[in-house]
Formats: sequence, structure tokens, C-alpha cells
Amino acid sequence: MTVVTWQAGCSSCHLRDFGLCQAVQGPQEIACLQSVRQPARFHPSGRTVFLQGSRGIPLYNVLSGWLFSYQLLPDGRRQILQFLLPGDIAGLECEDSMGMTHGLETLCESVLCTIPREGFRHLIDSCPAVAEHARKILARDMILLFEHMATLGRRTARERVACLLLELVVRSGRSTCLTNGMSLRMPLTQPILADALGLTAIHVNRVLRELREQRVMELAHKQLTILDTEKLTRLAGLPDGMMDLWTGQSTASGVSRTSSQAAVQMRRL
Amino acid sequence: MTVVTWQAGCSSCHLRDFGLCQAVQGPQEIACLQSVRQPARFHPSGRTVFLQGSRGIPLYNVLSGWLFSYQLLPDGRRQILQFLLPGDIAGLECEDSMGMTHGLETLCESVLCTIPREGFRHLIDSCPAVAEHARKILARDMILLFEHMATLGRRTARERVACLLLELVVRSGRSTCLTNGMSLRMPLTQPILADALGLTAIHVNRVLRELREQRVMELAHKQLTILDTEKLTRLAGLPDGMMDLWTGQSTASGVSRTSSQAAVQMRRL
DNA sequence: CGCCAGGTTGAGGGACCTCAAGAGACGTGG
DNA sequence: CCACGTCTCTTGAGGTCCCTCAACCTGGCG
Repeated sequence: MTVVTWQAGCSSCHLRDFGLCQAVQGPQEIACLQSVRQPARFHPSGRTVFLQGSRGIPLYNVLSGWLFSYQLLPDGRRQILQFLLPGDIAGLECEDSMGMTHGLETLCESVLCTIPREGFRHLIDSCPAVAEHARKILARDMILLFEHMATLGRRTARERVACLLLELVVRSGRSTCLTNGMSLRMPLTQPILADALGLTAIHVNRVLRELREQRVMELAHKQLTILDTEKLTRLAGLPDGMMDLWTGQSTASGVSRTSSQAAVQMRRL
Repeated sequence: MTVVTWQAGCSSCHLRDFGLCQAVQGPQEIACLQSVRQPARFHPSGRTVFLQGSRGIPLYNVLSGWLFSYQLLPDGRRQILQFLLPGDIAGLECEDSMGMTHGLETLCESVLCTIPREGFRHLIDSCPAVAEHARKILARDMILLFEHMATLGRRTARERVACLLLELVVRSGRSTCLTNGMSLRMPLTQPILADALGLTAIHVNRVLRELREQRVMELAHKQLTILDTEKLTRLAGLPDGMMDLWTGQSTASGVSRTSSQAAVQMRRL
């Protein structure tokens, strides 16, 4: 188990004003945060951080790297639930005494900052804003999950791929706007995409080829290139507010849809 | 719009010690809760509570009835996200200033207790346990969503139907145990099941027939009958802790799975 | 009584899966 | 440095699960 740890001050952390920690302000509170968390640890690529079913798992703050949480069915089928990027936090959705219903793995070399449950409770006591912010983070994650559910349940394979890659581009860039020809590193394999999208790796491969041939996007050697932002966003068919949510803005969503009865009528047209 | 309202004291509410309100204890706090919420309202079956995209939506506490939240794609495809039963609460996943990314509809006659955002903030200030409990509720809902994602992404149509109906039986019964021949009312139509499970109503129909013919369960006239609990639970293939979560127990989960690499190997066998 | 949403069944098609085989990429150890 | 194994990527052929379309029946409600 190659795990490197090092010590650095919370006040000089590059995520000082992002994610959960941004709720901790003021020298006294930051000191408390620092006393409560453990030194950041380096995790190599493709390793398990914790397994589904394990207990007493702490919170993990993603300082750098990409990870994913997943759930296994008894026969080994795997569903990827979330992708975690720097600034995201894992473990908030778990109640103390429960076993984890899901596992966590790294997609590439990652650095995680650990906060034990005990310490987290202590932090909340001395800094109530943390509890409130944790709620907001959970609420945001929930809305991301809703979108994923719509993807899994109601989108075609091409739409699924477009949606997910678009989400990851936006989330990883955090508010840089999309431009044709932009290229960025994405530590995703086709089996990973498949398990996230409810498809097989083989079909993901065919869809990616199709998207490449139609000059929408290209994914090779873990490098994603956007060729046609307009086609891509049209394909994804996302509600208006989604992009802002990904970038961390909580500006208003302009989504305006009719009732589900109207939707049934629409499907009939 | 036929909406009936009435007034009754929080202290005599049949959900006094369930759901979010159970976090409010002590006469002073209960008085605050009561001052903050609005009179309970009756909503007829099949009506919209709020539309996707609407803003300034309060919290809704489900006193009685069944509801579902859903998300529409631009072309009218619908994904049902959650079923809400008495004791559940809607709106926690929404941040104040944002438009709702999803809508809410009644499945049958329902009574909802409304708590405006403003009042909720006030309640949290005078009763910090509410914030903590809201976090727990969000966390529990998240884990339910994870299971739904695994269902949508990785289970077959028959497994999906079995999973969902099993979940709803357990959640609606709250800790009554399953027995062969038990029968209970479930205000679900096949189109609703379809939109929850990522299938078509026609296919849901065929699956239900199959389950009926195999004497696993029967769903007719909104009445569900369990014929073979063992076959049913086997079909659903749920992790061990799930049942407890549905019934509201937070006993420990005994799920113990191998790493995702092992899962890949399993799939190869 | 008539309407309409929901339920039921059949025929046919398409999206996605399974199986199979080979090539490329990458890390590991000799 | 190369050899090797493993994982990933790629493509083809064939099959299946689920969808689409269409028709008819049923039951609840005004």
C-alpha cells in the first residue's frame, strides 16, 4: 500500500475557499479545522479508498485527483454513482453507525484529506456554519443525482455519453466556458464510462466512435477534445440551470416545464 | 383547484414523533414549529403540487397520501425520482434561491403540511437539532437514490419491478414484516411504474403478468398482493441493510462486498 | 351513457448486449 | 532494455431484451 502523507496548514490550502472548508472562516475556526483533520494522503491511481460495506469510514476531502463511488450488486454488476473532483467531499451521505452502502476508488493519482467522524462532530459544534454548508452540499449532490437518474432511465446511449462528458468537462473546468477544439485530460476508461451510464464498454466504444465520426467530440488516451460545443449541448438536452450548478454558481435556474400530463401529450405528438 | 385546509395542533399530530418533526422536542420548540408552519392542506389525487422550474417553493411534510417527484426532459420524457410517503418531506434538496429542477405530484388524495423557507430558517435557529436531522434525512434519501441508480443502470426489468414494489411495501408498512398472501393498497399505475423504472408501460405490464404467472406477486386495481416473499426478495437482490433503511431503523448494515476488481473477475466467471 | 385513462395482447423492429478475437497501451520484473 | 501479462480499445456477428405501433378491452367518472 503506497500511501504518502504530508502536513501542510489549512490556511495555505489551495482549497481554502472551496468545498466544505469554505464554511470555516476566522482564525479560531480554521485552527479547529486543522486540529481535527488528519494529514493529507496520496493515493495511487486505481486503488480502493474504502469498500462497500466497510464501517467507521471518515469524511474525505478531495484535494486533487478524480475518484468515483460505486455500488455492487450481489452478482458483481457495478453501478457508478458519482464522480468526485477536487473540492468534492465523500462520506457526508453516511450516517455514523452505518456500514457504507457504496465504495470509493481513485481514477488517477489523488490526494485526500481525511476528517474523522468524531472530529467532524467537534468541528460542527465550534463552527455551526459547517453543518449548514454540509446540508447545501448534500442538496447540490442530490440534484446532480436526479440528473443522473434521468440519464440512466430516460436517455439514449448517445445522449448519456454526451451528458456525462459534458458534466465532467464543466465540473472539472469550474466555470471556464466551452470552446470548440478545447482539450482536457479525463482519466476515464470505457469500462468506467459504461458502469456510470448503465451500458457495456463495447457499446460505449461504438457510441464514442460515432461521436468522433460526427465530429462532436473525441476521447482518446484519456484526453477529451470538444469539436462542436453546439451539437454537444443539443445532444445532451440539459435543463438550463444545470451548467451553473456544475460550476458551483447557485444562480437561479430558468427551467420552466409543463405538468406531467402535458408531457404525456407531448410524447404523443 | 379543490384544496381543503384545516388547523390542528402540532402536539397532537399523528406524525409528532416521525420524520423531520421528531427533531423538534420540548414545548417551546413545538410552539415555534406550529407558529412557523401553515395549516395542513388536502390535495386531490393526480394533481401537481409544484412544477419543475417553479421558484420560492416551501417545504412539504407529507401527513398522509402518496406523491412522487419527477424530472422532465425537453422532449417530454419523464423520469420519476422519488416516491414520497407519510413522514417524508419534500423540498429539503432545494437551495433557497434556485428554481426547482423537479416537480411534485400526488398519486392519491394527500394531506400536506407546508413550511415556508423563511419559517424553516427561523425554526432551525431556535431548534438546532432540526438542521442536524434534516442532514440525516438528506443522507438517508441519498442512499435510497443510490439504490435506485443501481436499479436503473444495472438491473433487468423484472428485477426493477421487484425492487421497487418491495421497497414500497416495506416503506409503506414501516417495519411490519413480509408475509405470503399479505395485500395492501398501492396507488400506482403502470405508466407511473414505467417512468420510475426507466421502462415503457407496456413492458411493465408484461413483467407484471410474468410475476403473476410465476406466483411471485400480483398487482391489480391498485392492490398489491405478495405471493412468495422469498422469491421476491431473491429477485430483488438487495444489499442486507436496505430493508432497515426503508423501515427507518438505522441499525448497522452488514453489506460486505469485494473490490470492484473482484467484481470484474466475478463477471467473467 | 359516453368518455378517457389505464390495462392487455400481438407483431415487428431496434437499441443494446453477448461472445469472440485481435491489436494497442501500460506497468512490472527480469 | 526487452519480455511479458494485463487491461483497454476495437471490430464483427448474432442474439435478446425492451420498445414502437396498433388494436381492443376494462373500469371509473362526469
